[in-house]
Amino acid sequence: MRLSKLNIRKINLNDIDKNYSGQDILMKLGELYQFESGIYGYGNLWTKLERNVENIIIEELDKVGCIQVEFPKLQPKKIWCQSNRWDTYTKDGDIMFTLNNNLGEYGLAPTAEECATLFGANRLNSYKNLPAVYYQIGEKFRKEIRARGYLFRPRTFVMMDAYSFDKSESDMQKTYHLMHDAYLNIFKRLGIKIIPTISDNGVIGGKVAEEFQAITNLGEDKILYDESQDLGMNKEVLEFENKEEYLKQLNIKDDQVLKEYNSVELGNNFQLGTKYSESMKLYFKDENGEDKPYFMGCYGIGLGRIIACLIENNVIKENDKIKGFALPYQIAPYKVQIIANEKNQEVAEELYNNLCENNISAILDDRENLTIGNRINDVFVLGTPRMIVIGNKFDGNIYEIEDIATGEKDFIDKNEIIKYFNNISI
RNA sequence: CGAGAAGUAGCACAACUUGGUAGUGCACUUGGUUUGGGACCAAGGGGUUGCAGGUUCAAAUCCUGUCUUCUCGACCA
Repeated sequence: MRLSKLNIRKINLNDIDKNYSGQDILMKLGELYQFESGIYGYGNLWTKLERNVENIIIEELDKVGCIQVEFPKLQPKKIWCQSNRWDTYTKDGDIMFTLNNNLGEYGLAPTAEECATLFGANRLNSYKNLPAVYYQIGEKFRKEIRARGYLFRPRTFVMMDAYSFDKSESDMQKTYHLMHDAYLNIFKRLGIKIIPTISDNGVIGGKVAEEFQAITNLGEDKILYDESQDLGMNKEVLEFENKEEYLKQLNIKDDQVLKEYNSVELGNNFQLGTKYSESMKLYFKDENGEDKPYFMGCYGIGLGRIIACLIENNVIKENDKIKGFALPYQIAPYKVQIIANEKNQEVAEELYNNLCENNISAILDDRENLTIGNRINDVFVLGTPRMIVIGNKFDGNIYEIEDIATGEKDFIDKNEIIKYFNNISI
């Protein structure tokens, strides 16, 4: 990408929000735009980053046999009545945005159990079709009482939601564990330290649920974590009536050994059992030709939160002053930013074309009338993990490549540059 | 919804206490000089001070109402 085309605003780093610095930088750049509380528009950087996160999720879910689909965001009231959740989500919980017009009543999807169950049951007629997992990635809508923390708790956000269908409880548990493992792979590839924790299962129903928590100061949740066992649980568990049962399940004898952390929930999985198949009266034929309700599970990952987390957890400060952020290389939308002085414009152009031809996504700073210092500092603000400065020190052959997160520099010969980027280990 | 804070140029803020021509920095436009870690000179543009009402000769400033945003809480597939 040519930076002149991005039309980012110049920002003053003294004005940046101390808590949510990364996201505030994007706001000030114009790369995030708030339409009203909790409702945002995303610029090129966010969108591209989202695509990269999405691709990792898709790859890992496809690997374990999940099937990608898409359900409507505009959902008819009648299907929510079918599962008896309309009142729960509109009156009791007041979670769903609703619309009422001359065509009927609708809700804007906060989640899609009804759609998924109907969609699945329509084609999973026999026990021979099971198990099956359908997933989608798309915008969700929730009437948050109070939106906060930019994309940590907005009213519209992008989420992956998956729904599994099994013929028995034990099969459902197998699928649940399969998804658990897929999640761990996903977060590993995203470069996020994740802690699976036992959680409350709220209004969704079902007996077993787990959250995938990432430790961050900005998080709203509190988790208790035992590093030696790599085990965690949501602190709210301690207030449960059946607290003993939970602790036993975790093999925790003395809860004092657990350390408390602030964290943010990035994923949440549930064993639903037959809650939806029974309430919606959707069945499959078993070996004996009898109607049986599906044993289901549902699985969510918040992409918006992942991105917010990736940005905020990688903020760079210098002497307590915010400088920008550097995204992990493997998910950064642009891997390297090229900066040149006037004398070396052509060299920069040539390098940019070379990188593009070799599928290494790069930003060429082709803006006019800026000092090298200005350009260098904008690398930090855009989160680009590497930069190449072609300035006075350039000798015609050796590129200076700086790792933005660490400040370390590599000096690489012109002809080795593609190999260099292809070899960056993830 | 409860408690608190704030709304003044694109952004961050000042002026409000004590009513009297609405200002500063950054950003923006034009010209010039600069170019290795947020440069400089010169000129210029941009405001019904969130909105509505009231008091007053006169309101950003005082009073009332209202809307919005943020923080804490409640809530949270």
